[in-house]
Amino acid sequence: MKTKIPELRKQQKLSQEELALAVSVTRQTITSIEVGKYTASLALAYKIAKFFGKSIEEVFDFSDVEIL
Amino acid sequence: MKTKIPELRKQQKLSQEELALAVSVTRQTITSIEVGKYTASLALAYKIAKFFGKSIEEVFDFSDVEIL
DNA sequence: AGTATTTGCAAAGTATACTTGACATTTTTT
DNA sequence: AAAAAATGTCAAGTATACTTTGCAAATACT
Repeated sequence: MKTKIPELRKQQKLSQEELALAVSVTRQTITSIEVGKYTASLALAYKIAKFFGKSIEEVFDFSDVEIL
Repeated sequence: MKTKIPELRKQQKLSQEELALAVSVTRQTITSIEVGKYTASLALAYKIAKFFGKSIEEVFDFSDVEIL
């Protein structure tokens, strides 16, 4: 799943490590989510979105999720 | 994590099984999420929210998720 | 009351999210 | 150019999401 995390991070001049610390995960978790290795859990998605003052849907791209 | 899934389902007179079918998971997955046994994945949360025409944040309650 | 539908739960298995530690490459800073 | 910081990746382990099957209890239907 694509995300706007890299852009949002760069806008605020934050490293992956700083974001990881802020949302209480490891740097590798942030890296993996950014490069699409896997998808964040709902709770982590929420924490990241709120950290940037956004909604989950503003930060994560669901266009690849099957429409019903 | 609490959710509004039971209410939303009942408003539309939908069984757990019908919702499960609509979002392509098993009935047990819906049950488990409704009773708080575990939290939906981000993709499933999105599918469920969209099925009800809502945002993820309108359907799932994040008040138990640590504020930063 | 009796039947059918719906819901809760349990156990065992698979898939995916996340951790820890460590290393190589790229980008930034001096 | 050299050092420092940031990023990508790999492997092995733990935790959690989800499946499958199956059964018991509750709710709704006739």
